[in-house]
Amino acid sequence: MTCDAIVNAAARVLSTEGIDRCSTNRIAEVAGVSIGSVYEYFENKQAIIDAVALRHLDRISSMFDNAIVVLGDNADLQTVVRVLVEAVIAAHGHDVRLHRSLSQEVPLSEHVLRKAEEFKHRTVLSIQRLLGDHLGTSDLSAQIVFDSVDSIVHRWARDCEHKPVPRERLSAELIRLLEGYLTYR
Amino acid sequence: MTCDAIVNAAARVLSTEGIDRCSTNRIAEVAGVSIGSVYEYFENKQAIIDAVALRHLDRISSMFDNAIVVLGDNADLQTVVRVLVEAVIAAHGHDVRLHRSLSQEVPLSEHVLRKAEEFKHRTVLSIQRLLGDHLGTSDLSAQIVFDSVDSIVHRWARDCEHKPVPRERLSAELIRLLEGYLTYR
Amino acid sequence: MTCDAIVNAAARVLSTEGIDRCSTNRIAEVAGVSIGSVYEYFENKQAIIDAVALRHLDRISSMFDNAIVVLGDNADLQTVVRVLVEAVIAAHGHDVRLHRSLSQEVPLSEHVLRKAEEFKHRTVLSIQRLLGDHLGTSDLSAQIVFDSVDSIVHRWARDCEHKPVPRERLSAELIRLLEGYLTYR
Amino acid sequence: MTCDAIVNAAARVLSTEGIDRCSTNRIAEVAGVSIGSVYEYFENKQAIIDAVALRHLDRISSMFDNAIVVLGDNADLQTVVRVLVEAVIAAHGHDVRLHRSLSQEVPLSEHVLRKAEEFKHRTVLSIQRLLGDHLGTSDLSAQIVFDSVDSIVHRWARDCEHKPVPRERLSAELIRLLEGYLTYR
DNA sequence: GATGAATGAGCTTTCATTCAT
DNA sequence: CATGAATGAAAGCTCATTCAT
Repeated sequence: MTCDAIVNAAARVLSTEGIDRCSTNRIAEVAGVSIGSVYEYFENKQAIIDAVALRHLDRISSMFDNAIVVLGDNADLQTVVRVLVEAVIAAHGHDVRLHRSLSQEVPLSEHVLRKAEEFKHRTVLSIQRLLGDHLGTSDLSAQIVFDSVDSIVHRWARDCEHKPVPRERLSAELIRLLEGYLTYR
Repeated sequence: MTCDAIVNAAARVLSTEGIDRCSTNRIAEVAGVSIGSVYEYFENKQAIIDAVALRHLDRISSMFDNAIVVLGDNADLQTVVRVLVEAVIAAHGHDVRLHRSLSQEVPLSEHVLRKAEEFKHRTVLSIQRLLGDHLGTSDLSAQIVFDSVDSIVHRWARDCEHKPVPRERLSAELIRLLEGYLTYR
Repeated sequence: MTCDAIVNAAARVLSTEGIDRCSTNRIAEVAGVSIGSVYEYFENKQAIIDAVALRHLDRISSMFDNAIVVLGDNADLQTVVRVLVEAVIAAHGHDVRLHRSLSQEVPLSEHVLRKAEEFKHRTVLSIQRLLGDHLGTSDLSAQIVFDSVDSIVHRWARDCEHKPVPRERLSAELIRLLEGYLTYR
Repeated sequence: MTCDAIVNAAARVLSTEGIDRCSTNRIAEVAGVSIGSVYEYFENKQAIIDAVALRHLDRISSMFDNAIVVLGDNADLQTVVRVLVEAVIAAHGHDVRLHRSLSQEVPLSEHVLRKAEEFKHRTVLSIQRLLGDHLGTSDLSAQIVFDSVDSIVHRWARDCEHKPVPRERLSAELIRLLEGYLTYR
């Protein structure tokens, strides 16, 4: 309860006020608990930030896992690409401001970065399995598939407030990008 | 002179010690001037960071402009794509650690972000001019061209210390990505 | 039972971890009771420390009393001096680390200091009775007898880890000191 | 100036309010400077305490050195003993409350303890030189001479507020103690 | 312009103590 | 009696900024 309130508060402060205003005292205040309680549940400030990041990563991770499970084993290229693009967009849409803060201004600890790396690795492996026939022999191709979509969506999410590009157009264009890449030559 | 020394020092500290150690006093120390002098030339710390970021952006910007000038008006798709990819890789290679610090840990002010936006807009316009025939009617395509390459190279530069992927393989794969995208359908 | 467990725990933490680590929560943890229980039995932290100190004083005190009882009324100077020196050394040897902590880093309350003063006063009176013939008229002599031995042994106990002087040599030298003092002129 | 003010303030707070109230903020307040200035001159709190202790040690040390220089090389036992006892009493009289605080409640760093050890060692060597003929072969004797006087005077200084023993009587008794020790057998 | 001693708001963290259960 | 989550005052310390020289 209290523990969740603290993580929620930290996520909220990070999203809405940025890391500079995200002091332990502010977190406690927003969580509606005393600063002492914060340190009952977390060893230090970094541990709070890590908890926020891990929870966010978990949510994104399970969105992906679901999408991939839904695809099953025999989906055709078009379907795979579409589902993949939609999953990435959905994942970024989940909590845009928090996502931005976590990926741009917050210093994450090794532990969290490793977890994120593991997530990406798992996802790249899934892509390899799903698109194996269409990829070159190199494992770089699957990475390019993941990174191109992920990073473009990331920028779209970052900028979508002052430069609103409709989600459907983005989706269509990314699908074209991947289909082109995967069928070229 | 003094002003340049300060910006140089800030860039160096940011690159080598990270934003956490980049205090105004440390900047002054590395620049070999007094903290008082720092405030003669810059209104506050943010102004120094902004100056570093703007200078970095200018350098990258002119690297691009040169590449585009070199291309001239009648280059074929293959050439445009290759030059573009190489230019992006070269730009990120210019000062990797500073680039990483500026794009990951440093909070940039609105003013700088707008300048970066302007640079991107100019570049997208150039891409539109160079690749007009191969793009759809929408300006989104040119953005995708730019963002896919830029953001993948960005990640490559970020991760290249512990996961070294040879520059040539990256380049080849990105060229395939763009050629596929631009020739699909 | 619980009360004893708390005092034991406090003594142990004080001896082995020092006053800096001797928080009430740590005491409760080592005692195997909740922090709430600690405050059922003791009004505040100082009261715990005082209990530890008083128990230690009691033990030392009874070691002395025993030694003096053993001496009886008709012991000669040599015997009295020898027994006294041995008693002081034994007392300091009882729980060296706790003794050191209590006498060097722990702030004791008035109440405990008064008790310690009373113990010293009783001991000085015993010395006066035992050595009456060899002392001047002043009670200062008995105090010098006590303090010289007690404080030198105290330093010996404090330093004996890095500068080990054999117990026998210390004892012999202190006996010489007292015999010289008591037979001079 | 500011640096001295800080050390003075720390010494005063330590003497009059004890280590528990001797926070860095209190030191700054008493010194009449801001907390920031304290950290301009001292790396951390321990460094301030150390500076206080070292200054105190220096003063005591030079009082001793003077006394020993005054004695010259050919002083007889009576003179040496008298001057020694007076020097110890004078040293402890210098700043009783600070002395008490430094020796009882303040945790001193290794560096300071080593300096204090060096001072004691130098003094014991001087005693050996001055009293060589009257001491046994062991170096323990010179230490006993020093420690007995030093520690008894230390207690006298500690207690002299509520149990005032005249300085002359203490001096006379200590002289008897040393003369007895040094002439016995 | 240049200096750098001085400032003080605000940070992270600890720990003696309380009180509803 | 026992519990332990919760408290919050206060600690040590940092650093962007100022201003008298």
